[in-house]
Amino acid sequence: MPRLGLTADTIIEAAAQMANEIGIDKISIKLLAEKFNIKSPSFYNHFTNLDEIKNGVMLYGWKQLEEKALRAAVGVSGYDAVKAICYAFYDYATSNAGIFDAMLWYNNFQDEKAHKATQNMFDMIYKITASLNISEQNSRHLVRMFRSFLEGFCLLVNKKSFGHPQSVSDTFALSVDTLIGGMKSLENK
Amino acid sequence: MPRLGLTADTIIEAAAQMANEIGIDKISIKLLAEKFNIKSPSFYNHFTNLDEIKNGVMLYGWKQLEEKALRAAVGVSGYDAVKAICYAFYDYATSNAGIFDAMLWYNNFQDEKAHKATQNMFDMIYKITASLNISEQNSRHLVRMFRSFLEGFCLLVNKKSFGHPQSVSDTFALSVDTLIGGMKSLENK
DNA sequence: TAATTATACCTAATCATATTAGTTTTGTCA
DNA sequence: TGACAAAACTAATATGATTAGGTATAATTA
Repeated sequence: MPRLGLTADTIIEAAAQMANEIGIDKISIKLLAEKFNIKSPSFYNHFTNLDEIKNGVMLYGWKQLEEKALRAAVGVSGYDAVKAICYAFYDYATSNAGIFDAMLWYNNFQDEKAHKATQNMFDMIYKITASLNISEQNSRHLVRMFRSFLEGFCLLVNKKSFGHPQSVSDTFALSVDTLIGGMKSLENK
Repeated sequence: MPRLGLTADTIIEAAAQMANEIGIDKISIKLLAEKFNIKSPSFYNHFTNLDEIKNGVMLYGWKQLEEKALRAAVGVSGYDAVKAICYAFYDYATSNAGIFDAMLWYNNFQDEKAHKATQNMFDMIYKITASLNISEQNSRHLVRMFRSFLEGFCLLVNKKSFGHPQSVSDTFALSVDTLIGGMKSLENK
């Protein structure tokens, strides 16, 4: 049988796409193998096990999101930049529900690489915040606050947990403004 | 073999406890059966499948949390009540990591019962908010905002995702104050 | 109280998937 | 061209969910 040019990246991308289609908890070695027309055991030449693949999807997602956020923050500064990042986050997380699940679910502190993956993303907010005469300590608190809200909100949107037929984007706008209000109140403190 | 007095509630409680100990994704029919000294297949007399049990843990968790929050809000009103609920939420979610995972993970809109489960909890905040001269629409936005933050924050704490050695409870306090600040700014609007 | 019935348990079997072991093939490189 | 590593393959093992079918227990009823 001729060989495919299978690389780790190719596989992760396929897994990520599959996660968006059927959910991260539904992807399997079996399905991935079928996708590439090879047998399940052959997969183990590229990965240790299924968890490693899911972990890969998690890292891939944070990487992608970081890029999007970076791009969104170009040309804007201060509070506008924070806002732009929030919207980029929302956009990515809700257009990639399966990947986003992986990003939340498989991101444990135990793994240094996983930790770094999100660090990069949220350091962007940290740096912006720190440039606004907000103390280092408060900047760190604020990053955590933004992160908590963003992850929670997108998770809820993806799971369609907001029952009432009221605009989700209005809620988002109002919330982001509130969080930014909190930032502002910490200037020079 | 003599029969146990196994009821659905007993099983869910055991599953919930097990979820806290080993994680919701690790509970299995096998382990639960062992816990009750019966064989796996016997379990199917009580439940359709494993998913139904996990779903039960989710409902159980929201129910418990609702009670805790209710208790926490007794004797306080307005913003203090909201604050009390937030702290009760944090306390429950972080002392019951496995159950909380189930609460986030298995709560899809698809299921009316699941939807109701959280509705009860967050209606508490809604009612308080509505009593403060905040419009219905904004009240709904605010509930979503609080919910998003609370769920996101507790998830991150449980997953030990906050790397920096800085007080988590300080972050929580600051964040809750920020959210409440957002509420205040919506009075009479 | 004895007969009946439904329920809860059991054993045996099936199925699906992950993963390991051991073999063969393919492609690269000296 | 021959040797080696990588990447496939087939065969086998393991685990766990679930189904099928049978039996005992407890509750209900005649």
